[in-house]
Amino acid sequence: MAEARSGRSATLADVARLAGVSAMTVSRVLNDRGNVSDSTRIRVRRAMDQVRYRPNAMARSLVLGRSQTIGVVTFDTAQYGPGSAVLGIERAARERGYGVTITVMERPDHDALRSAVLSLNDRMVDGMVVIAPFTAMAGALRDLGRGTPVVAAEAGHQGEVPIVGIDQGLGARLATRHLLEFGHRTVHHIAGPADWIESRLRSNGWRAELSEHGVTAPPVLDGDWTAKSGYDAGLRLADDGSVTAVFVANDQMALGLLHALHERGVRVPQDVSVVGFDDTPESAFFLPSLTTVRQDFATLGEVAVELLDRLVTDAAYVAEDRLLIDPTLVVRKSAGPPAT
Amino acid sequence: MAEARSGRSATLADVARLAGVSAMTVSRVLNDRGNVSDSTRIRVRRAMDQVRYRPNAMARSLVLGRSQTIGVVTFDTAQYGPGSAVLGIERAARERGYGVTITVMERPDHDALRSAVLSLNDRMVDGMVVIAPFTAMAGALRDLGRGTPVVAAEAGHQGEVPIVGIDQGLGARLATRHLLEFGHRTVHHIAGPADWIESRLRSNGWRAELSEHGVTAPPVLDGDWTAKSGYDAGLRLADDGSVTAVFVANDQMALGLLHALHERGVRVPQDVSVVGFDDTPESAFFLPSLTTVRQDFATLGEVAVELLDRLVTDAAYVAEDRLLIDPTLVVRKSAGPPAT
DNA sequence: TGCCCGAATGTTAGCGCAATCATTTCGGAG
DNA sequence: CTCCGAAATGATTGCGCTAACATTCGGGCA
Repeated sequence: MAEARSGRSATLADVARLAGVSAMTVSRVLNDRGNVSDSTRIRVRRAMDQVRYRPNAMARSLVLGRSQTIGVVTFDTAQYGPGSAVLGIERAARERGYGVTITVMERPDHDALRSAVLSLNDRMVDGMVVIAPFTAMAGALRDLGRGTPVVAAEAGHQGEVPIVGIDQGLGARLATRHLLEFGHRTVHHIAGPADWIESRLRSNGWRAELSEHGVTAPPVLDGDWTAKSGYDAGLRLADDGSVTAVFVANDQMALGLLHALHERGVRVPQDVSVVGFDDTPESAFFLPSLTTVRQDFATLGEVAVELLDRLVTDAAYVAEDRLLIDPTLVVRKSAGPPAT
Repeated sequence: MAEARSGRSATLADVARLAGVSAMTVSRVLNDRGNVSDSTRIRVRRAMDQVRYRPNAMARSLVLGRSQTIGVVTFDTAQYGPGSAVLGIERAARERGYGVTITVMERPDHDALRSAVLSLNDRMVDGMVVIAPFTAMAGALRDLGRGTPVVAAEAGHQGEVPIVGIDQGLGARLATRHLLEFGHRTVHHIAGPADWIESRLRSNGWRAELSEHGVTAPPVLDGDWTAKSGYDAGLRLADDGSVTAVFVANDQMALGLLHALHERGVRVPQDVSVVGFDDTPESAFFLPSLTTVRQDFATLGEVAVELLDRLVTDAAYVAEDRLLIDPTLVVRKSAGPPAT
């Protein structure tokens, strides 16, 4: 009464034999296609249970030309942003019945992206979400899409593939405006690495907001997303008595900044106000708790997968160039009015 | 001169036709099997390039019964631990020529694990790494392996499947010992959620170390890994004047604790010493920078995949029950001698 | 010269499934 | 009853690839 063939798991043919029907009928039951009488449906279902039948996704993919799998290309899942995005994407994909195959790029360059995309293509993914926030990869996506729908998440370059992202520029303006509204004469800025698109967008937003308020931007301090680089920048900032407000391009660097200011005896927010970007789970517990810009990665993942699903399902569908999600300012205790 | 069939990408048969050989010969060239003359090999290679041939991994999987893909079941990639582990696993898998399909469990229970494992099995993964650090899932793995090799990462229950992990007990003892050696009379403990295996192991390690030093463990404070819960526990601890040293089960809770102590005017490490667990990238920049226990997730991923690969390749291989990686204590500034 | 053998290449079949078209069955209208 | 049409079911084929076996070919040796 066990499986027909020992060892390997039962196939559709085994079920058919056991139920006394053709393979085709079993297939119909499996896929809930109509035109199967209740009695046979029940008989087939019973046979399936009996041999613990589980359909072989690869065989199905081969015949359908669709794998019900999407590929995700990312860079570093240990980082909060990409990690959260992967989470959101996986969840949304699973809800839509897709599996998720992930590829992590070793280095952030054209070649790594290329080989990641090719390897996903070989696996016949139905579509891809690329989390590729590097300026260096401009153009890489255009060449590679070739048939398989691709959506860029978090960043990307205009016109290559549809982009789903969080409005970095808006977030930066929100942060800068918040500081300006407290009455700060100007806002300093610790930027992310220059080769990240998001860095650029945040810096640009900061600069634009300042300029709208008629103030020219002070020199930018360069960071690399790490707390260490925020700390280093903070040391320099602490020595500059004129600094009263800083917009930091992510929360980790903000943490480093906080650390440096504390060491130098600069009080936050009394002496210097700080606003970060990301709203990591820890940010509320920095000292002082950090005012920052929240990015909703879960929604990002959902939107990306929804769009991808549409592109996969409907070949004629033409996506918007760019779908932006609004970030929100989370006001906590690291920013306030200037001292005087 | 383009692909033989418009639209779909070239198949092995297309290449064969173009090169004027049989499909089998192309297959032999593809897989570097011997017995192909240099001249035909070159001709076939040229034909492949010409039509931009890429082998279809699914078709190959179907016939070979192997997908060169491993499945990863995890819980929350946005968390530092699981996220890093996934990273390490993916990297190690890629180096060994495996693709990685990931499934995130929505809830930490038996059913979620079950459906994750089944869905990966349907996709014909060659093996799985399960990051399933919950006590509630005891036994779940035993039933599910059924043919496909499974390795549990980070935690798991004895005797079900081979376990690869970081020695949580040792880490906890290292942390506790460090505090004891400063001369603290006892060490308090903020634990993780009770249904995480790692919580238990860390608590047990802490208790064991205390008992070896002849001190009975004070009551445990319960946390849930979040900074918030560390903060709440910290508030209670701050009111208890007798507390001089705290071992916190992860760095995020330690951050919350630091925050609470600071609010209450308790100085760290002068009044209270704190040691965490994880060594997240931010921990060095907490105020004060955090003494903590470092877990090497990259190595964890490598070891897990190496073991899995061996199990996949060699059906006769019998793995050790348990492979533990030693964590290390990272001494920074949050722990020191008691005030007297 | 003829035979044998190994290297090179080809043929057939089938992995597990579903699209397509063919066939059977059955209830009801005439 | 007969016949019709729709519903139910089945047979065939092929997705792209490789294992297993079959065949061809060329050269060395008696």
